[in-house]
Amino acid sequence: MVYWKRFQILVREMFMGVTIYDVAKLAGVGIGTVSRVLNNSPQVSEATRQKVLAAIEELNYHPSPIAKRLSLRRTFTIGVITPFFTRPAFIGRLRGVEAALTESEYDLVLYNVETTDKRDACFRELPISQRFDGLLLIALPPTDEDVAHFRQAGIPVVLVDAYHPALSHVVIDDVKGGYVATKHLIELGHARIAYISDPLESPFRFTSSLHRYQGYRQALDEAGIPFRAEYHCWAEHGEEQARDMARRLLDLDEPPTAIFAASDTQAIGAMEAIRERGLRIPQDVALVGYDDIEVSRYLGLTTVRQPFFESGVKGVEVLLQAIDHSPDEPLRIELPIELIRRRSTLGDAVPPEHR
Amino acid sequence: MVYWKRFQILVREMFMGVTIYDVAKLAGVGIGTVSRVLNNSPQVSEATRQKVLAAIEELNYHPSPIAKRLSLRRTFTIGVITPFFTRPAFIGRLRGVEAALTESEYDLVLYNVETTDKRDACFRELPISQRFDGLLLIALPPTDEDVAHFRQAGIPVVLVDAYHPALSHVVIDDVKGGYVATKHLIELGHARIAYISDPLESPFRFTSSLHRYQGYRQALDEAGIPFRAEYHCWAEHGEEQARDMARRLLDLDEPPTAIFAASDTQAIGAMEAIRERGLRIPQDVALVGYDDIEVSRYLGLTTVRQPFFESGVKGVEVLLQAIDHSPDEPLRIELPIELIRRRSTLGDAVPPEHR
DNA sequence: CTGTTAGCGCATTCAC
DNA sequence: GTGAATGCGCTAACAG
Repeated sequence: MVYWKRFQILVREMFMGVTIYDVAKLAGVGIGTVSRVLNNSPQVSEATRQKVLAAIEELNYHPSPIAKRLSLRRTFTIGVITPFFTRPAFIGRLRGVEAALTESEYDLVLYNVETTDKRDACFRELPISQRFDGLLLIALPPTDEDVAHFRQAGIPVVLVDAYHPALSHVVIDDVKGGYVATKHLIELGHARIAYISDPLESPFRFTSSLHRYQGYRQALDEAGIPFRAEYHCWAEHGEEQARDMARRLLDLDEPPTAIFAASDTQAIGAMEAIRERGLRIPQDVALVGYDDIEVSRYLGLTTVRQPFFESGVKGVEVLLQAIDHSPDEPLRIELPIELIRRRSTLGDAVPPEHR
Repeated sequence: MVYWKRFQILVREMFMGVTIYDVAKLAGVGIGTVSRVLNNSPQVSEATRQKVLAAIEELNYHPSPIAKRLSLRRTFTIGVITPFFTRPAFIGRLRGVEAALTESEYDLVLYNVETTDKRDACFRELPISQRFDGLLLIALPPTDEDVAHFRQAGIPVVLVDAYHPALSHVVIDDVKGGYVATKHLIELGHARIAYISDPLESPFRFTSSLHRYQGYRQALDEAGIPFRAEYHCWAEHGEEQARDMARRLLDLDEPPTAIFAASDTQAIGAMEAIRERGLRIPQDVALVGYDDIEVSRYLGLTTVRQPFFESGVKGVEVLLQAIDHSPDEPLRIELPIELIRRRSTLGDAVPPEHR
């Protein structure tokens, strides 16, 4: 009798998957009970729980997430949209997102956006695709129109390193970051301080270059140092472009004695240009970057550290929370930044904690 | 009459999602027909197709992928497992994977593995999790035991930049790559050629360092140059570690006149060490890397280019194909590599096509 | 060509 | 406590 039942199930197991029905049959219970032990429902006797567990074990049963999702009407997956994930800043955040999601029962499906067209397509289609319980946008500020679309789709959206008044967001204070970096140079006695960055406005609506610029201006103003337009350069993101900008700066009649770069990648480009001129860092030109990517410590680059990994983690936390019960007010999480003093501004006088 | 129907549906639309039933009702057809137009079945008259399309439009209907997946018993998602996705080589492949998958109807769910524990957990759980139609492993060779587990789970697995006899794989010829790089240096007249790399064996079972080493040895042998154990250094992956290795090499009584690094990242570390000694590249020490990452062109680094993006694309193609009908024999796709000659070996004699 | 029916595998009411 | 029935939204096979 028992053997026949097992045989029956065995045959099925080989061709089809083994389902909750098979487990129920083997354990001699109803599928409801099996479902209960699966979900750790307290209202099931220890005896039957063991029977069911044994059956699950014997059949090597694994519940179908798809069926669960349909039944619960939740996808248990979140979509993550990130631009240019070759760049350390985005990768760093993505690492945090991945790590946080691995801890949860949610799947992470990834979209890499390298054109505004693809971004717009993602913004348009993903929210209404019924595939996600929530969306995480990295460094991609949506327009009001986009946000309206999200609302209509009824899907929680959380921003990391981007801002919109109507959406929860995890950010750092870039104005402050720019201020701190510039102030540091001023305190070292520099007055001819250049700023190199991405274009202040771009089709992607990245805001970091602009905000850091504002901080830069603010520090200058505060110190009574007049802003010189020729000290502000911008170009497409990249080491090479930054090197060219730095070259132009160094070719000025009155070249800067310090350069603040809006990213470490760009600072490294500037570093190349400075060295190629035979100039010394920091004696001839001091250098401050932004981000504190992995190589920066090794290169001795003074920089403004921002917590990439943590921002990804936080973003996920906020999103999962919003999925469970959407907050009345959008949340704002501001993560701390920190000036890391290294050789590129201090020479050998680097404080021990930043070595 | 019609208004009542629409009102009814409208109410439902606001609280529940709108389903295929709503569309069918509005269009005055059966759900089968709706399903047919959804899937572009040819056997539906143009007239009714238009009616259905209109209803879909009016209701702003979007089919539920979850329901489709359950019905079809396919998840339409593939799992991608990659180690250390902060490294350019893996990111590059991932970009290709993402791009290829965006073109398809498949979702990409991502796993980043930075410990062997997580790798093993992924290998163990993901195949039987019922969440994927296929698995793509990047640079992570499974054991025979792992493969047996994959087979039992009945899930197609494709390897990118890794090898197992029983699995389809997309690879390059690393032995040849190591050979070509070394040969290039030999042809330039070098006899004291060092090789720096990751450890030849690691818990992740990465094979590239080993294979490139074999090619290095082969080129040496072929030229009758005796192998010198002190010219072979290895350390954990990283720019910094590579710099240290290069320093040790340059400190040798008879330092090498050329260094072949198993990755561009490591070559850049070596570059630092060479410059810091006041030595010139390539006059004093010639340098060859591997990968051709983005900055390499800009740094003038001679290197062995491998097609990262394409390997990701190919991997996806092979996997999707395997999902449709698993091949009798595992496929082997070998992508071409190319020596890119730049200033780090040729000085100013760089061929125009590699500038 | 098209409507109806029966699953897909699970969670969740309800009765018992 | 537990089993049976119902629904999640869709596809596919079967009639008509």
